[in-house]
Amino acid sequence: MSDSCCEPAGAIAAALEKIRASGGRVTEPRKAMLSVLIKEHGPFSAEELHKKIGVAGCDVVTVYRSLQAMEEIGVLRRCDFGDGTYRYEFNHGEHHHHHIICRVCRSVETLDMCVADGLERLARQKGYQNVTHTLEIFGVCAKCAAGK
Amino acid sequence: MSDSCCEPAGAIAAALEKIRASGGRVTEPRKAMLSVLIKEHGPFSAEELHKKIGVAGCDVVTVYRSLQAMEEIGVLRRCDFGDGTYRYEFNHGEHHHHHIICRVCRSVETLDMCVADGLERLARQKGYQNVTHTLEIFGVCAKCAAGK
DNA sequence: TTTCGTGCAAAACCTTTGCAAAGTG
DNA sequence: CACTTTGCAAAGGTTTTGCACGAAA
Repeated sequence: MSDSCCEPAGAIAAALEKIRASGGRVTEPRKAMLSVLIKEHGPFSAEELHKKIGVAGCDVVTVYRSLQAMEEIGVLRRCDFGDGTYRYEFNHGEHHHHHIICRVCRSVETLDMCVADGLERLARQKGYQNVTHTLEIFGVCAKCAAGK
Repeated sequence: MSDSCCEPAGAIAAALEKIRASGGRVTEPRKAMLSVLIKEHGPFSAEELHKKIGVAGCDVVTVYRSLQAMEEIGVLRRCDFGDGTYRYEFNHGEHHHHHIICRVCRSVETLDMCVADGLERLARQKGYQNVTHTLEIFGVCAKCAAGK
């Protein structure tokens, strides 16, 4: 309850503050995007997000640009599910996780653990700075495997 | 020395056999592509590969189609470095590894270890079948960090 | 000879860019 | 008021598709 960054209202406020702190502007499209990203927390593509905030909300181009801007300052994280479309999710900081993507129905499940810390450390030992990583698991979910 | 799948000639032969076994045809473009992918073993994009086998070798479209076909039967692995272009590398089976990509100069270093086996196991426990994963590390290499 | 691969051209797709107008701090 | 963001239109880049011809098993 006290961890304001983990409840929608607090998370949104913190994100908006981060935007302001970096010299960015808080606009209606951005607030709407953050609201959806935080409350529905599935990674969404620009196209999906655009539909969710209402096509009249703003132009798709604005969604693309805002997603990119918010990723650069660390408010969002970009995921790559290997289907040619980038998806974004809210970055809950330390609370790092990964996804299991069903190759058939494209459903996404969240895995609340991360094992790549060792690799990141290794990369830093090799002289790399500002190290990050992407890790996604792919498979065919039980439902799709059964329905087959 | 005896592990034929780890020397170029043996690896190519094994790959061609895999193609035949799956009902595919062994063609000049495919042989040329495999040769480059095995001998230079950096992940290459379709475009890069096309240049490497000689523009006169075959059409780029053929490269795209062959890469996809060889990935589907497990001869190649597709990597996603998050820059909007897919890259492919020869799949040395058990010999699983990952990459550290420099975000500045785009250089790629290979990491001969994998920590995601635990996650794959977890995914299987959750009922997923045919589980695979992608894991890439990103950072700024020592050279680029220094030259800054 | 039957099935698969190739070439060429064109399309599809996602994402980025230019520029003037509008909004934010 | 200075600077960022937006909208619209258009471009950019990668990957896919259709179809007739050519090649492999």
